[in-house]
Amino acid sequence: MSVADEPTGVKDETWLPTTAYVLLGLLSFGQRLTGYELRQWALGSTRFFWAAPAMSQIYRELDRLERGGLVDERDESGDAGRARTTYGITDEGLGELRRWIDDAPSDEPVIRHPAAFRLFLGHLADADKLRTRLLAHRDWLDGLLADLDEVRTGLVGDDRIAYPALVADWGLEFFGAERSATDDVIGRIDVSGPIRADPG
Amino acid sequence: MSVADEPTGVKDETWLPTTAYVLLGLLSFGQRLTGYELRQWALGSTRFFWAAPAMSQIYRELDRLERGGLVDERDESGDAGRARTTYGITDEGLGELRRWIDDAPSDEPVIRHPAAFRLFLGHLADADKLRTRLLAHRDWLDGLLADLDEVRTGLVGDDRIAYPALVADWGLEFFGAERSATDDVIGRIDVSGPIRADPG
DNA sequence: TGTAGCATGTAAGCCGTTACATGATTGA
DNA sequence: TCAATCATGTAACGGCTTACATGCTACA
Repeated sequence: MSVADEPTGVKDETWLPTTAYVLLGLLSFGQRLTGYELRQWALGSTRFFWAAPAMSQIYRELDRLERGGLVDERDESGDAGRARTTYGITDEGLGELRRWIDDAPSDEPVIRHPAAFRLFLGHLADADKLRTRLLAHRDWLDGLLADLDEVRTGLVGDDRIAYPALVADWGLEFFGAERSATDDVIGRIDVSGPIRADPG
Repeated sequence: MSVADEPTGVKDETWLPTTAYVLLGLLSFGQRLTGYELRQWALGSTRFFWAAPAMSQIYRELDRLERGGLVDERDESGDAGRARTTYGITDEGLGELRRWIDDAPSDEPVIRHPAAFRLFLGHLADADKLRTRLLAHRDWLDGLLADLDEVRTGLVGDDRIAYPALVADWGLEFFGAERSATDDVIGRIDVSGPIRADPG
């Protein structure tokens, strides 16, 4: 396909989906985890910057990772006990993760924000319902910030978690700003009343 | 399929993908647009809160919308000219859009932020490359903020665009905070040097 | 003259979702 | 004892992407 033989130095430039690196990243902290636990951990940490995929997707991704030798599988079901398979990152997995971190193209952040979109179309909305939604969104942000604050509190200590702490601070600023912006919007809607394109 | 006839009051609770409502929302401002223009408009406005889908997806969505009678299609190719099909929102389309705005479930915002994720794994990264990426991300945010500021400037005047102006302000706060958070991170990395879990 | 932008699609494939299915363990 | 949580999957499907294909128009 290429015009000529690839010049030396051009390596394999194929990458796994980012979600795979999120799983590897979680495992890179050293613990062996089950698929279920991986999701709990994702929900407790990476979800602040990477929406956690469904369980079924995690299991499928772990399958692929295992087939590729990037994680290893271990059956830790007690005899007659509950099925339990743990996953750990392999040396190849760690290498691939490092390769991604250093050399994969920088994708832009993707944001899908239904609350902001509804506000954008405020002139078509029922004023009360819009207001209720904005209040609910503010509550949701409060919950998120509380969770993140708790995470941040737990992130003091050794160097291993210095970067996660940095990200937690970043998120606190980021979501804090969204919280206050949402509050501003609620205030501006309240004082001016519903804004209508067509009077009457 | 249902156990019994639906009780009265329970309406059709099926929804189109949100991207369909983004297209309807863009068309709700009154202009007839081509698929291509729709994408340009999405890139210039809604992308700040809803990542614009690929062209091919827009065309497919417009097809479905047209088949459902929510938009109408008009061939505006000049004779022997370039092919050009414009789309306009119908009354049904406006009704369905209003229905979504008022009654569809509030989905949580989805965020996928590779830059934040890389920072999270900073202990595995090459320090120089990570720094370069963060600098590039700051530049990207500067560009985004400049674009958004321009949008905001154009959004003064009639009530029809009062809500979009509100959203632009929200975005300015939001992305401005991310910009300053990114700056903070760069500063903290610079003063402390690369943080390593394993010394040496 | 040639390139960038305008304009419209098709095809293939992957990521991720929801719904469904199963069963063990913990604690109220 | 019953419900919530732990734990693991399969099946079907849909949204969205990339790659490919085509051709016109404006402009440097």
